[in-house]
Amino acid sequence: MTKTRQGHNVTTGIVNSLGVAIVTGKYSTRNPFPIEAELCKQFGSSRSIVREAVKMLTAKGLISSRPRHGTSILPEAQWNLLDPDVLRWLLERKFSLELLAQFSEVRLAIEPTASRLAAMRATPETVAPIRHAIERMEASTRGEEDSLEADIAFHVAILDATGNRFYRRLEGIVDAALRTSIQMTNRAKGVPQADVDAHRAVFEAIEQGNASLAGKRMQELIQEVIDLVAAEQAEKTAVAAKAR
Amino acid sequence: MTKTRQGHNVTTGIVNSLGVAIVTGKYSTRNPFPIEAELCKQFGSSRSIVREAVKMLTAKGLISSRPRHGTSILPEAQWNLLDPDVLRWLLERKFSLELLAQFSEVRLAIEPTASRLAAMRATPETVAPIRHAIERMEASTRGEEDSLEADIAFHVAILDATGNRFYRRLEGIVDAALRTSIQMTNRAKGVPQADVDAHRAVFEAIEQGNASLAGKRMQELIQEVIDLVAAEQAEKTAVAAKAR
DNA sequence: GTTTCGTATAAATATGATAAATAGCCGGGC
DNA sequence: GCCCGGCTATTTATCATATTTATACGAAAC
Repeated sequence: MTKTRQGHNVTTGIVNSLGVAIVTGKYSTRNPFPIEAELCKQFGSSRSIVREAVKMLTAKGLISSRPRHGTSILPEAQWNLLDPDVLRWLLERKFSLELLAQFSEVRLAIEPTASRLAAMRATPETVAPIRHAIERMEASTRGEEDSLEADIAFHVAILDATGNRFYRRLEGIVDAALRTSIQMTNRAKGVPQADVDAHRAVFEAIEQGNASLAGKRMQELIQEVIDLVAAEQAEKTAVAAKAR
Repeated sequence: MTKTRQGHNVTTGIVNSLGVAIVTGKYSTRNPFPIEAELCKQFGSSRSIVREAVKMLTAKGLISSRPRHGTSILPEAQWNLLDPDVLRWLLERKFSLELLAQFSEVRLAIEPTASRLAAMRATPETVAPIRHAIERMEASTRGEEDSLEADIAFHVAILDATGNRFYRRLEGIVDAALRTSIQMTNRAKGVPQADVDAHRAVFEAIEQGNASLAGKRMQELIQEVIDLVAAEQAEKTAVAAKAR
């Protein structure tokens, strides 16, 4: 389920294909972005379609085109990294511990503050989805639920509970971060009970309206992920050093 | 000056025009988004151009089009609020205290954590731009600099100093937030010395590598903005109540 | 050496057809 | 009366081609 990737049309296919190629660094000064006519041949599509695809990538800050000079890749600083598509392209095809670390640092900013805000504004309606997510996590320890989905639901519910549209907009980031981090933490078989307890502790602080406690507990939760990633990175460099 | 809006082509003009119309709520079920042919007439452009503009807005999550049903505005939850263009359209044309408050709450998450990270990783190279921004703020108290630009430079320099590309990507948000918040805080004539001191205190904590202090001081700085906005909102509702 | 200007190139725009998808109507069957 | 299946009109999606505009580069003029 959730295979709701909208738009099975040719244009989006080209956009995805080019988007992935760009974020994975396929193009450079040595291998510049093809001109319109070239792309038409490459994808077997008309110029209109190719142009529309190029415009969509332009809208996401990945490329820029001018007459006579062709289309060129913009410096990464200009990319809309928070665009769900761009994010997905990066993570699906260019996973790295460094990327995950940077991701987690964003979560370290967003989520504790979100928990504080959620606690300050807690109402039965905003708290209910969080409780439900906790229950799903409990169920996952008994193998009755998907642990990753339950975990995501928990973090998303908190962002929702802030009542702030910008926080809601960051749900995609958190979703992506959790989905990729599971590749490392080998807890596919289920969340450890200690982890569920830590999540429950955040929930309880929010429910009781204890903002600073909620923030602190969430921060600890995410710091743990960061430490885990850092440890993994250290191990990798150690292995690399030994290989020399 | 600052007429540096890149791209003087017809397409971007249409994108801007439609983008503003969408985020300001010009379209609804009563007044649906026009069909292709209608837009061509309206802008006096060819279908190619209109289609490309529509595709760019699609890429930003504002609209979606299907055959036979036309193009429709997506629910606000789908908008790429963190896209610089969308953000600009919102702020230029739909400013509200509520929007500014939500903005500032994002800053409350991002900037203190950014200050912590900046302190942890402080090097002469990353610290120098922050110091320079402080000096510009000092100069602005003597009327030798633009206070707003100096203020923005300070906050942007800290985001840069995190070394995290996602934080850098949020510079546009902070920039926009500061530019709009100046509409309220009537300090056009220059930053008060106390404000400069508060900023310098953040800088010093970063320079000394004192992460938690840097975070705490930045948080106070932003909380002040939030309180100011809240006070303004309260005053507005009070006036509205009195008018009844 | 510098400026001016022409030219070639690639995007930007225009036009007009055809294909595909689908919402809603319409008619037939029960 | 109501349900179902196909028909049709509408609108986007795609294609093909032509024309215009912007501009990098080099040649010619000074």
